[in-house]
Amino acid sequence: MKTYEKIYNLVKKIPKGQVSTYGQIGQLLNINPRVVGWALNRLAKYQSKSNGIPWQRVINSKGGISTNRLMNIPLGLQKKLLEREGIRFNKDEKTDLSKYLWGKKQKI
DNA sequence: ATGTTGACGCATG
DNA sequence: CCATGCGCCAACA
Repeated sequence: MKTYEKIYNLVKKIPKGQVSTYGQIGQLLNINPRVVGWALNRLAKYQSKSNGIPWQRVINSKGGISTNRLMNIPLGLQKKLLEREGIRFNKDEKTDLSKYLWGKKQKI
C-alpha cells in the first residue's frame, strides 16, 4: 500500500466539525508532515474530480490555512468549506486548535 | 540511479 | 510580526 493511500484513509476518518494538522497526521502514520502535504497536493493535481476525501480538514500547526498560495485551489475555498462544517476562524484567519483538533474534547 | 519538488514544522534572528 | 534555514522523505520525471 502506497504511503499516500494510508494518508487518504486516515484523513477520511477526521470527523466533521473537527480538524487535523499535517503534523498530527504525520505523527499517527509515522511519516514526515511534508509528505502529508505532498499527498494532499497530489489530490488536486491528479484527481480533478471530487474524491470524498475531506482534505479541507487538514490545516497547519498554527491553525491556519496553507492552501491559499496555490494556483490549483481557489482562494478561500478551504476556509469556506470548513466554515460550512462549523469551524470558526478568528480575525487572524486562525482556528482554535484546542477546540477543534481531532481527538480533543470539546469545551462547553 | 539521481535530482527535484513540496498543502510542513520548528528553531532562530 | 516577517524572513531564512534546515531536516525530513515519497513520488515523480
